[in-house]
Amino acid sequence: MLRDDVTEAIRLAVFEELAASGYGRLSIEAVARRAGVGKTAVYRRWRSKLPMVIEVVSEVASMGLVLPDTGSLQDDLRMFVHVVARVLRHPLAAQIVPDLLAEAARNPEIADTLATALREAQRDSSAALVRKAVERGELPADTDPELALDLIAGPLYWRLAVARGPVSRDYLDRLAVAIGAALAAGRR
Amino acid sequence: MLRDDVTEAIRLAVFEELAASGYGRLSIEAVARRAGVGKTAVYRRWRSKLPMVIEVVSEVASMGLVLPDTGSLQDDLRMFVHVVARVLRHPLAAQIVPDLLAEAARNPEIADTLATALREAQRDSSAALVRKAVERGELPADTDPELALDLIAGPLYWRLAVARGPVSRDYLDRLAVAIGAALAAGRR
DNA sequence: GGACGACGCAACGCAACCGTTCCGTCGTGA
DNA sequence: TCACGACGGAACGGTTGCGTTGCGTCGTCC
Repeated sequence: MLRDDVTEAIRLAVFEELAASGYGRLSIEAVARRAGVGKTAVYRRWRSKLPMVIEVVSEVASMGLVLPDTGSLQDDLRMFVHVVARVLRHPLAAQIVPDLLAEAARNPEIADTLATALREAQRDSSAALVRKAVERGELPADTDPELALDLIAGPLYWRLAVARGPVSRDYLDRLAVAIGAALAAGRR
Repeated sequence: MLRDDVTEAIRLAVFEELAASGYGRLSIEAVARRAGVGKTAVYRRWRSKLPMVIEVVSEVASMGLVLPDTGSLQDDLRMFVHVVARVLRHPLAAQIVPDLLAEAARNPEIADTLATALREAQRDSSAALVRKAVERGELPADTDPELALDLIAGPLYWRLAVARGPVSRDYLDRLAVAIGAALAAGRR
């Protein structure tokens, strides 16, 4: 019964409002205002701000990243950093992701949402990447997948979301090479 | 004229309130309440929330990290990760740093404060670390200090502030080894 | 011992947002 | 054609925080 175009307008407004104000300052009034709908329309869909944000965010975040199997560790890593860089370069994502991660530190429900939607997907991706490399003989069998994820995701996240420095194609390629070397050295 | 004990109580309250509510939700009323002082005492010191937070945070953040020169790249890296890990494991820091970094994305004044107080200090540290290693012949001369900082700070920040996983002494040592290998591979 | 000033406290008017309710409109399906 | 229900809009009382003001207390310096 609820009109899809209204729902979609609200969804978009939630993202824009999250980026502009952050979760802490986000208000349902502002979301409705930005979406051009009445508060009633929002409350008809969600009981409050938390479930609204959780539903809207998890729907997008759980889409996951598509990471092809290129057949070599080095190319897998190149693919990985390029894909992640493309996502995190999106202005909305670059603004919202760090905000929600910070909020997750004090809100268990948001923490759960991000853990399942973002981290598990990424952990699985990197674990698969490592496993395949081990099977190919490109990495030692005792490579630590936990450490590997930190080495793969950390520098890129730092660069894009924390330091917010420029990221050239050349930089990403060199980063992938460096990560490959780090993985080979980071035995369990 | 302003009483030092009152000022100190407010400072502490700002940190606790930042950790508990985040910058977005932080209110001067709550700070005064937590510090056990009147709102008047706060407004007598700062015109509003932003200058208050900026002054209090920058005073602490600008203390900088002391990074000894051990004489070898590997030990320098071990020192670095252990020192940073100790700082970021502090509950207040672990809560406040990601929050302020997220807020910095939409507030230029906070961004400036963090850039000078945190990143410049850290960038200088890692740049010095790389420079010394190059002089010792442990790293190639064309090592990229920008990439180096990302490789050093990224994994640790990801682990401690994003994934919030456990960090054992053994893990830190292996991380330092992996970073060393990555640095050697990440030519400009 | 008296003046000064920071202190806590309470109250002010104002604004924003909460979650709810009522209303008149409009599109859709029976 | 008519009933139903989601819609936008307006208003509700209540809460929270803003930044300011006035007051009486208390410690300090002259």
